[in-house]
Amino acid sequence: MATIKDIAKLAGVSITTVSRVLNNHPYVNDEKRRRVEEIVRKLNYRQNLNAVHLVKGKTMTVGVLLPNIDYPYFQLMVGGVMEAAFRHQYSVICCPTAYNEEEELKYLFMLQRKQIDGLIVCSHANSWETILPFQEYGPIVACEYTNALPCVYTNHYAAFLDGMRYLRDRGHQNIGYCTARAGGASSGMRLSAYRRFSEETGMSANESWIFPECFTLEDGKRVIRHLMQMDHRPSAMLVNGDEVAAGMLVQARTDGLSVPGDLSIVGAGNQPFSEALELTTIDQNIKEIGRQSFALFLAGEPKQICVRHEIVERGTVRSV
Amino acid sequence: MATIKDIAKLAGVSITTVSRVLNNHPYVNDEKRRRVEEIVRKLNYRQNLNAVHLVKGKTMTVGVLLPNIDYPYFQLMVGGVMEAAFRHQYSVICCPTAYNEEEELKYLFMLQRKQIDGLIVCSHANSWETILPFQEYGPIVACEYTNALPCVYTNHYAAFLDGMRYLRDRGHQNIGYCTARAGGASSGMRLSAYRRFSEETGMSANESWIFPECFTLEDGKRVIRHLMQMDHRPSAMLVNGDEVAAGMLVQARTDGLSVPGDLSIVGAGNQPFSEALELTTIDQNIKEIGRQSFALFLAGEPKQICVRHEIVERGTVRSV
DNA sequence: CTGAAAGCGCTTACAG
DNA sequence: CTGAAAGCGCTTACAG
Repeated sequence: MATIKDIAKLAGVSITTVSRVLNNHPYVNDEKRRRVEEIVRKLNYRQNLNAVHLVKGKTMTVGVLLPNIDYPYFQLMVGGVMEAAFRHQYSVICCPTAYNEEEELKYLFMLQRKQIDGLIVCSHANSWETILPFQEYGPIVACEYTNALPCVYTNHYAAFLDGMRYLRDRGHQNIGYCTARAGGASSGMRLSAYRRFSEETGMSANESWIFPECFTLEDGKRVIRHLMQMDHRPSAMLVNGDEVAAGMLVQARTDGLSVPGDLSIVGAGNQPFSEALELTTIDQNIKEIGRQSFALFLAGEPKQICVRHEIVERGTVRSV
Repeated sequence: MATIKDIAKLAGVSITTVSRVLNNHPYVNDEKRRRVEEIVRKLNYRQNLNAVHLVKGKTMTVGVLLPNIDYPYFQLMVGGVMEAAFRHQYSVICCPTAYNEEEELKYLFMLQRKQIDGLIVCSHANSWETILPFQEYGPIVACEYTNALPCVYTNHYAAFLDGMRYLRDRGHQNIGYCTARAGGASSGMRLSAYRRFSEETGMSANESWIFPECFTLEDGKRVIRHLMQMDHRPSAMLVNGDEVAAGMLVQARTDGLSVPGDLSIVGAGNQPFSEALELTTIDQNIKEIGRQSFALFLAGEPKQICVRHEIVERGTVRSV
């Protein structure tokens, strides 16, 4: 493959001059510029980006750290990052970890090793403590709340409380919920919101109505199956993701449990398909979180941005 | 940041030796190896990948060319590519084109410029003619049928015919269909399959029942609205994507059109949410296409692999 | 087992 | 406006 040297030789100029015309620098004699451009075209020459990256010390690439691209939550988020990155001529490299700490570390090393200029953390397996030091090598922005890092987040606590209030305003006194990783940040917030709300309103909190480890449609089915075996069931569930809620809908149909007749459901995420399911859900503007987190990476500002949420009313909640 | 030189100096060896221990090459004196390893640890040193990539001429990264990550079809496909790439220590970089030819060319240039080792083409805006020459710079594999390139594909023609047969076996004589880009490869196949099937079976083909440019939920709604205004409607529709079918379901509900009572619908893609929708659909194993296309990239073999499809029966088709 | 040296393909002060 | 030269940080024959 042709290199800058070949071009220089053929055009009868120095490689410096070739580099100048390649990078649209000023101070190049028109005649020489034309000659270089012609050779470049004729040889169909293009710079080796690895050389450019090496000498410039950056790659115009960001990594997006996530457990898995199969979850709709992360699909929306990555979509937002990609949209924003694209607008700014950045490439995005997906970094699936399966929540494996070692795999995740490899991606942090990619930052240190200058394969990526920065990292957008949609979700993480390692503690912030082990992640933070890598900021030395490039901006890291989180897509969940933390005061240690620039972040764009949805307020899980407030959203959960809003959901509880929404259900209670419609007469529900027995409310359960689903959540994702038992140890995750959002699960903790949901639990404290749940307790606080119960205390304040005198609503009966029942921690056997809490279902952790909910990620997929299958998990939603499991929740319903479990619910069916209970003597005392909640009349409404706050669900951490629309895909989980979708699974609940499926199994409820199978088991003859009417939604919202016997059970009201509020999902989260407002996925595109949720409209078709007539699912009432809390829209957290996930894609916007992705967009703004890229903007934060680009700006390099140490901001914490809370993205608003809102309840989208459809057909899976009834007043009792 | 520490470089290999720093390590060499501190360890009192040559950079060659450092490189050897870094890359686990044999023939290094144990004592020196230990010394180097210790310095590396102490300085928290890690290689600059851009230098490694430059000298090795490869990056262990593949690009995935697609219009947009927001379409569930491509989400599944990318998920498959990522899963396979991950297993082989490859990174994947997403290349959204919005079907813009120039943007797409930029990604082809990325291959030429050695930022990626190969390219997996989920869908493309430029003609194969303009894409093919870039094979010179690295393997390109297509996720649709073409004899000019290694490819992993779903047989749209056969799948469409199967769908038609499925509907006809259930008594449908008036069948319409949705398709994506009017000029796209799959649209062409569907049209010829449609015509052939009509001829062979004597079924009344009606080309006003063909709806091109269907990509999203909204497009599905549009189709139903259009259908509602027709005097003579099809009794069944073959739809190119489950998200479009989902939109049809929504609008049908709004317009009081019963599915499958008044209209039978067969989707495509078997998206996770389709189960919740009770949508009958043609499962094309899209994720598997992604997986296998990465395998083909890796193997560098000029194969054409057809991935099988199957009809998943659920609740949106009735016999008439 | 080890190291000096060339080379990967660029960019960018610096001096003219 | 232009070019020789140093440098980015590695790997890898080659000679010992």
